[in-house]
Amino acid sequence: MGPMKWSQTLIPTSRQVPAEAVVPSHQLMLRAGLIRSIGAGLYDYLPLGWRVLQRVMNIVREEMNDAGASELLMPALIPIEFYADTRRDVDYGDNLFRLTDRHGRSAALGPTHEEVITELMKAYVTSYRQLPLNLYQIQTKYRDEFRPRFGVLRCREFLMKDAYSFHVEVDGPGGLNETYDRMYAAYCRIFDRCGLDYSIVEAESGPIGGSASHEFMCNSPVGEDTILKSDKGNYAANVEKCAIGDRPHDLSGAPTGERTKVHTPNLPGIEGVSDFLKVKPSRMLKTIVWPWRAGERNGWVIAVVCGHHDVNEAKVRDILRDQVDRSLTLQTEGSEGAARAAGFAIGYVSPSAAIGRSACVVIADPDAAQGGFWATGADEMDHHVNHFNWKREVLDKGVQVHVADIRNAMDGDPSPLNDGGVLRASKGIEVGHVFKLGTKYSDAMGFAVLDEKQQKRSVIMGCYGIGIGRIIASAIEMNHDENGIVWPAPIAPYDVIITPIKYEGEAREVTDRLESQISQAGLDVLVDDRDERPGPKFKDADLIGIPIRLTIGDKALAQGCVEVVKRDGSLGKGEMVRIEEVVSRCRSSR
RNA sequence: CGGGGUGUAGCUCAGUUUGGCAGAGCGCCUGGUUUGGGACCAGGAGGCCGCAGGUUCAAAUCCUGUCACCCCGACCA
Repeated sequence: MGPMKWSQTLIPTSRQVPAEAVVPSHQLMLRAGLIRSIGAGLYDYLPLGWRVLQRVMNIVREEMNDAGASELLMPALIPIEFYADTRRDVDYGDNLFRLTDRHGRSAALGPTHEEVITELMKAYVTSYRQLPLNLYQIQTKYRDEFRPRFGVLRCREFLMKDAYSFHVEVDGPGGLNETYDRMYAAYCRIFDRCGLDYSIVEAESGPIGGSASHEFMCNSPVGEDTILKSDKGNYAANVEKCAIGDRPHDLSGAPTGERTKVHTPNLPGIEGVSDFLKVKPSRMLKTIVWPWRAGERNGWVIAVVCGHHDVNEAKVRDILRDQVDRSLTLQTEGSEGAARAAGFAIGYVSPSAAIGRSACVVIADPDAAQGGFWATGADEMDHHVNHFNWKREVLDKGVQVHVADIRNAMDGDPSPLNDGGVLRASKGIEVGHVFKLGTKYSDAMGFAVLDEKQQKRSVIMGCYGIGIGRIIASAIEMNHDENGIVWPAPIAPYDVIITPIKYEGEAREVTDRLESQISQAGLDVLVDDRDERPGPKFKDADLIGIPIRLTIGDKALAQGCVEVVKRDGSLGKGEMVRIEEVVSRCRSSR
């Protein structure tokens, strides 16, 4: 991208940490003059920040193209009708940015482009001979986030690479799995090149739908996602998805005492009751109620976990479908109000609430399906009970209890591989996500092709996203020190910064000559030609994190040398290098 | 959307309790002295105190409304 003089561009560095920034990457991106906020979750990318973005995009393009994908560009502004068939205008909810034009037509600012690309494909692709195809774009995406935060990590407008692949088969040559694996490998190369330390975890596919997915999680304490990894190194998953290994359960244990009711006014939450009853949350049962539906039939699901655990809705949904009755679907919208209206004492529900109700499915997590002492709700407002006992209170009253893994995994839980591994929890920034979408979109939108037997076949899809801005923030999160950013070389805004102590005389001549030579060698070089004292120049060079700094001062020049300093500290305080060797040194240490 | 907080100079913030000349540091401009890790001296520019009403002789300060931003939670490909 050529050489540049500091005085001829805009790099507004700052000593002070802006008040609104709470995480290191956000603070440093502001201080180094990479970005500027113009509103909640909206950022200018200034010249330095834009250069980093372009470098990341180039890496993404190279790897995507190498993996056989073709770039295109779709609009960010999408007529709302595109979402009608897939119902995503509803399913995506308030996060979908909506607007109305002067004619009163509704549109959305695209959060992703499944519908748009499927429409495109439907228009031109009619034969299996045209498949497989893998198309991608790098485009601004929009989400009406309730709460943008952490700088570019969660904003309302952001750059994303999104790719979509189309297949007739799942397996075999040209099948979905082949492209999925290829994307998976390309993602590894992309994140490796960007200098990220990341974990690949199994993930829920979420509102986008689909059958299998992996997330690429940058390992960082500022991440908003919780991931669990087996200490055997053979399993990793997002907490939304993470299964838990086998745990013994026993519903037949003898009561520990008389079931005694206690008045617990205005204490619907576990913590309040725990304090009040002097019972640890781990000895309390938490009971959540949802309606289920199956055509015209409906009923209730009562999910029970220990007080210190969280119910995982997706797991309950899967258990209901796979182990109870395939036709049942969980209703989560407005479930609390519905349950209240049906007479459940929300906040004070116990497993006994199933007694006397038909079509009521009780599912207990193994850790909750135990004998011993339990405190739980009394199924009436403002009351709990001590000495709840599964056999006496539930089984003997004729209620069947399913025992299954229905809670979120926690640090210390057994690995689902049941190989003695223990799950360890950590935080991650989601920088990439690959999905097997299946035929969700193609079926909804009527996209099918004829196969060689003249049979109509639903097109099988995959989709693959990468957050460009998040890569940058993540790279900074894991590559900075007290002086500023330490860019991984491939995504640094410049490869070399030349810092003349004083930009005049011989120093100026040498600076200009090196600038030109280094540039011709294919490296991007920034010359700090400002009329500043050396201190601020050094501080700024450290802050913006250029990998190689050439300091040009009288001491070194007297020996025909300049000083080479590497931002990562690998050359210590610097090394004298003869002027004629500087270019090759820069090139080799890139 | 619930709870909490903040809006005053380009940036970070005092001043608001108890109404009475619009402040500091950093940055910026001019001149001078400096010049290898955020210099010093002197001078200077810069504000509709978020916005709109109200109370008052007088409002950054009190009252009402409103907008924006930040934090915690909820939410989230």
